[in-house]
Amino acid sequence: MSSIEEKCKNKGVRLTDQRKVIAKIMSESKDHPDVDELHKRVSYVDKKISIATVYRTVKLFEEAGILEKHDFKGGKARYEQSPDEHHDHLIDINSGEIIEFVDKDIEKLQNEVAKKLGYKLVDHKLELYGSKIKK
Amino acid sequence: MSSIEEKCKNKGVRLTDQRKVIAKIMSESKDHPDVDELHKRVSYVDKKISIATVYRTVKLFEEAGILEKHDFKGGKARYEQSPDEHHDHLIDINSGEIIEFVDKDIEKLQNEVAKKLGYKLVDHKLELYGSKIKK
DNA sequence: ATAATTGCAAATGCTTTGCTTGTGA
DNA sequence: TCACAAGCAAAGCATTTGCAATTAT
Repeated sequence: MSSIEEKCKNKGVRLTDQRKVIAKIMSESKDHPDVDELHKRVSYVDKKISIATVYRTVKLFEEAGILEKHDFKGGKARYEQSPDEHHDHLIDINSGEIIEFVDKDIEKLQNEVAKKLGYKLVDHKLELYGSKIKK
Repeated sequence: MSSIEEKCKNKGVRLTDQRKVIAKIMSESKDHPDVDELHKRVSYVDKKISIATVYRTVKLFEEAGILEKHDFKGGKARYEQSPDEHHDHLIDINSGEIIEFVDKDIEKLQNEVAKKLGYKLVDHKLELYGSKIKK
């Protein structure tokens, strides 16, 4: 059973065949596919799964905290399995490759900034866009 | 003449009546209107200006570096005049209010992170989402 | 059994575009 | 003058939704 399928069980999310396939694919994905790409991968297992179902499932999983949605540049939402510990992203503007990173110092400063402005930090989005340094 | 109109002159962007109106409204705006809202404001001055023109102009100005486009949560692009010095945004998740802030330390750390990963930082997006602390 | 889920196609919301007419430099 | 811009309506794209048929618990 995939790790996402497991999470569904724990959270009482009803499991259909389609959802199991989507759960499995997303559990195995190490990148950040958009819905089209995900549908393509899912279709390889069961070509009768419609893209509407993929959209609905991905939203369902997101609301259950199982998937994380990202709106990087490009106009299409991209998904990844919710990580155990939060990370941010650096996007290679040339290749589109996405690198994950963690920086506790930045996190801390973000909290301080919010606090200073009289706010409790609820969420944040940090995306770095860069080009590879050639050596 | 509005400050944006001035920038257009300097950059050789042709000025039409419509563009002058849009330039003026954006120069005076202290918030981050979306295209609909901007069109509404523009229509108050000249109700014959179409929303297609607003879309085209806003894109033109952005490509000329005169306006900055933001994709905050909500699905609609929002615009502000390109600031002299870069700032980031904190969005009040309850009211939608947007607060601008500058934090040099965070900027510096971002550069360091990128560098450490072998990248030259070209652009970045930092958005904080928070709720007001009641006292 | 039955409330929830699927597939399909139609609808949505934001944004872009083709085409004809109008206009700034 | 004449390449470029505006207005309009139609098209485009990602995403959502209504509905009838199907399915998980």
